[in-house]
Amino acid sequence: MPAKAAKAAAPTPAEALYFQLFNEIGIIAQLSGNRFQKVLPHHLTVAQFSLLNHMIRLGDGWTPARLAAAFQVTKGTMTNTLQRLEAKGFIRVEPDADDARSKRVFLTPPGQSARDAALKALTPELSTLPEGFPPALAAEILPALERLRIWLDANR
Amino acid sequence: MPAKAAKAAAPTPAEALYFQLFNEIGIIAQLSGNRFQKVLPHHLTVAQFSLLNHMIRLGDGWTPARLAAAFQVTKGTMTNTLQRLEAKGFIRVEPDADDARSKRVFLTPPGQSARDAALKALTPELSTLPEGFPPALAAEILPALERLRIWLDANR
DNA sequence: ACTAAAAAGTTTGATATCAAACTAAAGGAG
DNA sequence: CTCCTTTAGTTTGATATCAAACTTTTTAGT
Repeated sequence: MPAKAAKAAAPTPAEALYFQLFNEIGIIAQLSGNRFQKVLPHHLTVAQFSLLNHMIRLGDGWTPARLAAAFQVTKGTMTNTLQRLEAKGFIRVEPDADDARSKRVFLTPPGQSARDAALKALTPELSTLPEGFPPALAAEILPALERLRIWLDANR
Repeated sequence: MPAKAAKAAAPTPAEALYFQLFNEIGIIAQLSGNRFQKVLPHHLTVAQFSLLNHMIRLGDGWTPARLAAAFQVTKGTMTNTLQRLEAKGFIRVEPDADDARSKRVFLTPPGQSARDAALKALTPELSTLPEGFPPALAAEILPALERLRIWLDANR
């Protein structure tokens, strides 16, 4: 009986590496998400803040479907997020004149203020980060993460 | 009136970098988590699989509190995860002889088989990854991610 | 022009997670 | 000893998310 035959399933080194990678990423996402959540004003969730931020950076007038694709969530999740933001008065959702199936999402002035306030609330959370994790290191690994995200997005 | 004064709040370059970093990490966690979820057998969640895997790699007999700390989830979440795994027969939870408040968590033989099966189900999911994202790149950024995770964990 | 297929958005039901309150046991200060 | 504080685990209520089913509208193929 070969010595290795009795051993339980063990991943190859490359697989183990990937598992470790996704594990670290999962934990970081959890920790940072919780952390941001706690300081956000107006009962904003991270997803809601990201959406407001997205509209500031890339402009508004997007359809919910396109937003769902951009954030990698289901359409149902995006419906929920948009309804919450609209209830808070931070966005405006209008029917699309050209396509009766579609809608268009716009940022309101209160939404802009809320985004600014959220940003201000978030930055203290990052103030001590450079000590343990310098910006240069962030810049160094960011391209690789983008590459991974893009691959995961494309090969779904 | 200075040209910049009217502009809405803009993060510093370093802050923007960090935001981008956490954003990428969040999306990758979401994509990879969903993906793994879909192929896991026995209705295992990623959290449940991670727990089984943890016990294989680092040994069992841990307390729920220590497991919750290791996975960065609340005690309530760990209670739920353990109850699901116990209901499936994959773990055994015993009272701690030395401390009546505590419990100890052990892996059962069916739990080991389930972990092996889950691992086998997961690896095909990684088979095409090296094309777009070589293992060497994973190895390159892993130390930085560990460092970030450790910092977030410590400065909570 | 008609019909089938695809796309946009909503709804429904399930579940994982969190925060906070709660119970019970252990430890420590005096 | 006694009381106060800390720790372990559970429970409760809220919410974000997913998958899948459904409605309406558009697009495409014949």
